[in-house]
Amino acid sequence: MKPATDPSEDQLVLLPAGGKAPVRRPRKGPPSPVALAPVSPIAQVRIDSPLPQLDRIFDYTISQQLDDLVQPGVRVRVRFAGRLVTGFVVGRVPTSTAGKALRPIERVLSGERVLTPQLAELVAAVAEHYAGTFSDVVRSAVPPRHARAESLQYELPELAVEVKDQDVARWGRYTNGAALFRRLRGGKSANTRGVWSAAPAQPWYQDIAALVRAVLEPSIGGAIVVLPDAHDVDLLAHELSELRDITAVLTADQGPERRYREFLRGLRGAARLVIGTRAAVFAPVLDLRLIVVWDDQDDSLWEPHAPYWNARDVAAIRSSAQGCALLVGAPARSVETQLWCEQGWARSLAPTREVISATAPMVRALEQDDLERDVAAASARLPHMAWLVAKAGLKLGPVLVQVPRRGYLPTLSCQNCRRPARCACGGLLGQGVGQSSPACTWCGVPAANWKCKVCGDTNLRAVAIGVERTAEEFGRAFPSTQIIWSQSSAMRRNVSASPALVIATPGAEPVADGGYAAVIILDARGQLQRPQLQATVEAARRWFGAALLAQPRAPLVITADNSEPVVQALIRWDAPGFAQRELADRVAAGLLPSTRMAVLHGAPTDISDVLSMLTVDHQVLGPTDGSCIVVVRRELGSMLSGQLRVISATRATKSTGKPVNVVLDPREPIAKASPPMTGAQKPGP
DNA sequence: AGCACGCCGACT
DNA sequence: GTCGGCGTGCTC
Repeated sequence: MKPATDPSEDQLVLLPAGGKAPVRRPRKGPPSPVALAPVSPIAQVRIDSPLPQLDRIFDYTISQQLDDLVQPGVRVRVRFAGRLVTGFVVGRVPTSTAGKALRPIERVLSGERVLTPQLAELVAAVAEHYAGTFSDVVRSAVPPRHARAESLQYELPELAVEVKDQDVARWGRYTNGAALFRRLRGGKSANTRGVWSAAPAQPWYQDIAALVRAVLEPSIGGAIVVLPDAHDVDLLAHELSELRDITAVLTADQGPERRYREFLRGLRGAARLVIGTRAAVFAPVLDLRLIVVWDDQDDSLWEPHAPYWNARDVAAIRSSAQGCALLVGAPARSVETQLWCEQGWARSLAPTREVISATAPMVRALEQDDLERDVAAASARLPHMAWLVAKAGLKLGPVLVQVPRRGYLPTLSCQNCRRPARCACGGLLGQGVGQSSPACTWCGVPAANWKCKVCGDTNLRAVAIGVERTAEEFGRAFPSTQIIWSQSSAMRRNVSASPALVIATPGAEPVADGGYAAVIILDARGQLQRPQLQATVEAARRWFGAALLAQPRAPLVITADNSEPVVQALIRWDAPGFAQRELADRVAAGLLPSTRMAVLHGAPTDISDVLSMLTVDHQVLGPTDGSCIVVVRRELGSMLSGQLRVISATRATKSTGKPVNVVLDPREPIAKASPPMTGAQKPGP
C-alpha cells in the first residue's frame, strides 16, 4: 500500500457538529485527516494484550506530527478493535502488507525508546521458547513508565575499574577458571560460557565480584548479575561498592520510580553493571559482555506468571542471541547446566583437587544402623556423634545445624496408623512454638479432641520436627550455650565468630564471620525420600549450600547413608559428578532436561482437541484428571512450543471448546495442590 | 476479550 | 415489513 495520499481513500468524513443521531465512529475507512510522515510512515506495533490470537504485529500510520517521536522502542496508544490500548513500536517500514486501511497512532506515551530492538528480539524469543505471548514477557522486561525519572540527567562517570591481585587467584582455584577469567578480561565474550560449582569457604559473591571487575576493566562493555533475592543483591552491591556510580540495582521490591530510574540508567548508558533479581536478566546494558546467574536452582529465578520463564534459561537465550558471555554458578550443580557442559555448550568450572583437599569439609555420614545402635543419643534426633562434633566445634566458634522444616512440630500423624492427622476442615495438624497443644495449620482450630478418622486412635505423633523445636532440644543438650535460630519467616543474616549453636532451615543459614567450626545436617534421610522429581538435586543444593559456610576442613555430620550418591558427592565435594549421574538417570527415563515437555491443563475434550492438532513427533503421558504431559526430544522443543502457540491462537478465536492452559518445561511437571493461604501458619512469637 | 456482522422468530 | 436473538470471526 502506498503512503495515503490518495484522497479517494483518505478523505476525512467530518461529522456535522450538532448533528443527527448516528454519530458512529468510522470503523472502516481511512480515519487519518492529516498528512503522514514522509519516510516510512508505517509503524509496526505490538499490542498490550495477553490473548494469543493478538500476539503479532499490527500496522499503524504515523502522522507527520508524530514523525520524530515514533521510533522503534517507544510506547504508544493506538485504537484497536475500537478501544484505545497501549503498545510498543517495534519497527518502521515504508509500506504495509495488511491489505486494508490503517488507523493512525493516536499518541506517543514517551519518546524514551525503552524496548530496544535487541530487547524486543529477546522478548519474542523468550515468548516463543515458552509458548507464551510477547506482551506477557515484555511486562517483566520493561518497567512501567515514570515521567519524573525520565526527566533526570543520566551520565556515565569516569571510573577506572581495576582487577585486584586476588581476583586472578580466586578463579585459578577452579578448573577452567583461569582461562575463563583471561578470556573475559581480554574482551572475548562470544561463546564464553561457564557452569560453576562453588568452592568451599570462599564467598561466592567475592568470586562474582572478581569476574565483574575483569569484564569491566577494559572500560568498554557491561555486565548483568542475576541473584535470587534482594539480600543477595545488597551483598554483591556492597562487595562492589567501588563501582557504585556505574551500577544499577534492579529488584522487584523497589518502587516504580526507582525501578524505572535504574532501568533508564542501563538504557542510557549511565550504568555499566546491573545487579538485580530475576527480571534484571532483561535489563538494557550497552555492549553487554557478561551475564552471571547465581544459584540457578533457586525457585525465585522462576517468574511466577505466565509463561513462567526462568532467569537462567532467559540468560542462555540472551547469551546466544547477543553473543555475550554467560556464567551460571551454584553451591552444587543443576542437571540443566550439567547438560550444557555435556553438550559442549558451556565449560565446567569446579574447585581443583588441591582446593578441595585443603578446604572441603570432612564429612561423616551417620548410617541408619549407627543411629539405631546409638544408646548415648541425647534424643532420637540428636545422635551422639552429632553431639560430640557440636561440642568440639563450640570450643572454636559457631556451629551450624541445618533442619529442613521451619516451625516447631510442623507435621503430625496418627500414633497408631501413621496417616497424616487432619482437622475437620481437611487441614493438616501441627504444633507451633509456644502452643501447648496441636492445632489445625489451616483454620487454627485446636485439636484437643482429635480422633483419627481411619482407625479411631486419639494419640498424635510428630512426623517432622522444626527449627524451633530443634533449638529447644539443643538448648537442653547444651545448657549455657547461645542458641540462635533462623528460618525463612524470621531470617538472621550474620553471626559472629564466637561460639553459638545456629539452627537454620536450608537457605536461611546466617553467614558466620570466619566460617562455621562445624556443620550438622539433621533429618537428611527424609529429604531423599520425598516424591518430587527434584528431591535429590534439591537435597544436594541444600547440603552443599550449608557446607559452603564451613571453615576449611571443618567437620560436617549428616544423618543420611554413606551409600547415597548425594552423600558421596558431598564427601568428595563433587557436585558436577552428582549432576552428571542424575542427568544420566533423567536421560534414561526420558525426563527433563534431556527432553522438553509441555503440561496441558483443561477439559479432557479440549486437551484431546489440542493433541489432535500436534504434528511434531511427540509422546503423551496421561491424560489424567484435567491435565496431560506432552514430551518431545529436546531438539524438537521449539517445534513443540511453536505448534502449541499456533494451536492456542487458532482455538481461541473459535467459540467451540474452552482454552487449554499450556506450560512449557515446568519446574515440577506434576502440579502439587497447595493449602489455602491463611494467617494461621505462623502462630506464637 | 470486546464488538462487530449475520441470518432466523415475535412485534408495531 | 422491522427489532433483535447471540453464533461466528476479526481486531492494523
